Amino acid sequence: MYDVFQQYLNNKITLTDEEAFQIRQCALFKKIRKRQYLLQEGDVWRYDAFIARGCIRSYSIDENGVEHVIGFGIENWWIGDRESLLSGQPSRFNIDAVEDSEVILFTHTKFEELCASIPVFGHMINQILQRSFIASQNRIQAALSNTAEEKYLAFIEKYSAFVNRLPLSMIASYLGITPETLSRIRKTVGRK
Amino acid sequence: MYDVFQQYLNNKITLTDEEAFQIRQCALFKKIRKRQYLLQEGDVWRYDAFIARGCIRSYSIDENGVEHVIGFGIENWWIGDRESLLSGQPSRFNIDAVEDSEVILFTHTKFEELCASIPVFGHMINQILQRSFIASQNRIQAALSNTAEEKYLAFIEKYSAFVNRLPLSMIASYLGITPETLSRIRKTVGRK
DNA sequence: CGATTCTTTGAAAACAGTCAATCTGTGTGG
DNA sequence: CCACACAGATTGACTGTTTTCAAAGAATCG
Repeated sequence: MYDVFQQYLNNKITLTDEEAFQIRQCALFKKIRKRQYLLQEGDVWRYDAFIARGCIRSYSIDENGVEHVIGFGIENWWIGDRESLLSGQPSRFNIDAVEDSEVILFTHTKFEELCASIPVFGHMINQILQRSFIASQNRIQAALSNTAEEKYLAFIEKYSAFVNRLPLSMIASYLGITPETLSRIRKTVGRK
Repeated sequence: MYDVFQQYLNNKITLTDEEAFQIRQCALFKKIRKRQYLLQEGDVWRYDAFIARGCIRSYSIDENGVEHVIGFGIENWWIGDRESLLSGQPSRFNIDAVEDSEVILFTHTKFEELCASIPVFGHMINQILQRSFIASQNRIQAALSNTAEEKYLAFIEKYSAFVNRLPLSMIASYLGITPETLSRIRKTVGRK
């Protein structure tokens, strides 16, 4: 399970054996089954988490009990709730497994030590954070500018790697539309 | 003009005189008049920018020529296009002044040198980035979960410091609704 | 004061949401 | 292995909201 992460690191940065070992020492391994929670609303999130296998989603639940998918992640993605992590406050989000998954957890304090003591690692993490920020800016921009159909097309384009691993209802939720509307969009798009 | 920024720094971190001087040496000053561009679509954004005075917005223009406001900033906020900054690609966004404004610019390469050579400064900037990310996640969440009226109420709550400095049409654009709809929402809200 | 921009209002059309029923595919237990 | 149950997806009819277009009414700036 760790080899996926090791491979990920190798592709991005160069570490001495000692550094690689240091990082590995901090890793915690967790397998979660489909529908199992990694984080439940009200709990505090204390980790930096890397997905080694599987597919995971984060979402909120509104006052009417409706789920709203904030994001998805698969192999080689990071996932978590930075707000809870930084503030120490209970999370407003849920994170659970779309399919059986394997996750590598780093407790945040240890993770920060790693970032500080291995600059190249810290720099990599910082890059990821910046890209996440850019991605969420772009999502806001797309949500404002595009019609439901355009958003759907952009979604299957961008997430082509794993659209077929997601139930349509979750995609609808991610796009901010109902499953019925998505179904109708797919019907008209299919005709083209 | 710089004193606003100096004050901002003093509130957040402690610097030696030498460090404060170093930072100041990198600052570029720019005054922009209402409606004047700080960044225009197609140009590359190369700065980290601090708003010393005024009110600024960033927005995109879709294929129908409709503007979509991505964000606002006032005194003591940072503004820019991180995507263009990091990728070196032409920006898809416009940034212009909602009212006459004063901006302090740091060319990004110099800014990174400052972050590296003055760790406490780099750390502060990193914190800001993290909070920006959290804020944009929350905006996505709000956009998915809330009705137009709820989003408007949340907006005037959150941006109470400067809602009255913004034309309603820009607020509507930020919320992803038409000015007409916002006008009607305000009418019903006003009755309560 | 006149011109421009912003905001409001009205009516009709387009769009997405709701509710309920049906269809499909998957997985479980007999 | 089959039958049944269940969750997910589709479809139809209806409702409600938002947009669009057009026009009139404020507000602001030179």
